[in-house]
Amino acid sequence: MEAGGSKRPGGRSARVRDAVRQATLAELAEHGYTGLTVERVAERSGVHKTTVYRRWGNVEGLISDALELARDEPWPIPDTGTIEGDLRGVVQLVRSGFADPELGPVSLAFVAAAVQNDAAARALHDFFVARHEQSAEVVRRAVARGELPDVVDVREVIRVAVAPVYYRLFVAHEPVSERDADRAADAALAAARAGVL
Amino acid sequence: MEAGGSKRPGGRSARVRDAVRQATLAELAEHGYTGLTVERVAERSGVHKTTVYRRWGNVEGLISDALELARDEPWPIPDTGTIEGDLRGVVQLVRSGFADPELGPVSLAFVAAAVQNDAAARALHDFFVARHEQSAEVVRRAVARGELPDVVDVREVIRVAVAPVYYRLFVAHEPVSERDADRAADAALAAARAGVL
DNA sequence: AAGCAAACGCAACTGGAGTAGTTTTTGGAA
DNA sequence: TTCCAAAAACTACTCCAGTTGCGTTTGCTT
Repeated sequence: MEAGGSKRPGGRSARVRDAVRQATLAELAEHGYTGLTVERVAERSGVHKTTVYRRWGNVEGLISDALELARDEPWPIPDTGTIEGDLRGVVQLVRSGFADPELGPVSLAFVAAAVQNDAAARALHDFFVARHEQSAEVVRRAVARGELPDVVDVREVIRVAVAPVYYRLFVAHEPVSERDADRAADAALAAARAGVL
Repeated sequence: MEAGGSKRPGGRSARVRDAVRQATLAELAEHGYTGLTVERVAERSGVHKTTVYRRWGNVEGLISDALELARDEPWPIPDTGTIEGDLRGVVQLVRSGFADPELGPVSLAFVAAAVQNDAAARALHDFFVARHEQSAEVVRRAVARGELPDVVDVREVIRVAVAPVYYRLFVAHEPVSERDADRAADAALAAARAGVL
């Protein structure tokens, strides 16, 4: 949602950009990362393929651009009143996001692209920095309530809480149950209470 | 694709298979996953490219096969006498493996291939099952020594301990310091002691 | 030691991703 | 309105990953 710092923010370029972004997300949802081609995105968006190649370079460029879009969108941080409930809520949000039949393939594509391409990796990094920052709010509130020591590294608690879910999904390729997600949240909380994080 | 030497295990096929496996690993170490092509592996191994295509199908098939090789190789589980030292040792082993300039690209390639290809994902899954099983030995010893409650899920402790390292490396794309690795191990240990894992 | 099917080698081909050069359109400013 | 530079469209091309059909070699079987 940026106001645009470049030269011609409101004209044809902006329309092309929006059309390509939307087509990229739609193609990702339908065909996943391996099925994403520049030509199909071009055709779907009504933009010529040479134009897409010149502005985005390749498939990873398309994904990096879509990631910037996703980064700025806020997501619903839970507020249950206790750190147990909030932290579990955050981790369940991650889990359910990847289980979603529409969002799942798109999110998977982001991870896949970032593992191969430096630009996509940087874009995904920025995305997670933003996510950690937002999610850490639940930890800050817990500290304010006196549930956790104030020396706790609020972002690290989030990382340790969500890490097992991502690890299972994208590294070990194991299924992730709701119970697994809860347990990961509880583990991070126990470590935080013990003063390790 | 498949490993079982059902029909002609010791003949030409076996020689071809070994040559291709070795060439795959060498190519991965030099050029990484994005630089891995079937044609270069064929040329390097002295095997014709159509043969490689027929037996391995594509790049992901080559990687899956190499993964089966890596799965069966044991790795040095630490034995420091305390669960703190052992668990930290396991996590540091993971960290240093990916930091290694030769092993790093190969390991990264495994993860990258598994995110895109189901066969590679299954192969990597099996690899991690084997790794978890081996690594869990340090937790079992701790239980035997009375350092941890005997209801602990020994594999889950390993997962939670290493997960933050993998998460940083392959998902959030953040650097991982030795201190980060130690802290991840300590967090898992604190959770295990608290009875969460 | 012959037979035979599986596996490999070979060359020619296909198709689509990505590129280059050029022309046309567009949006903003004078 | 006129002008202009940036951006997009168009055409035609290159290049290489992956395929196909067929001939050749290999090694297990009896």
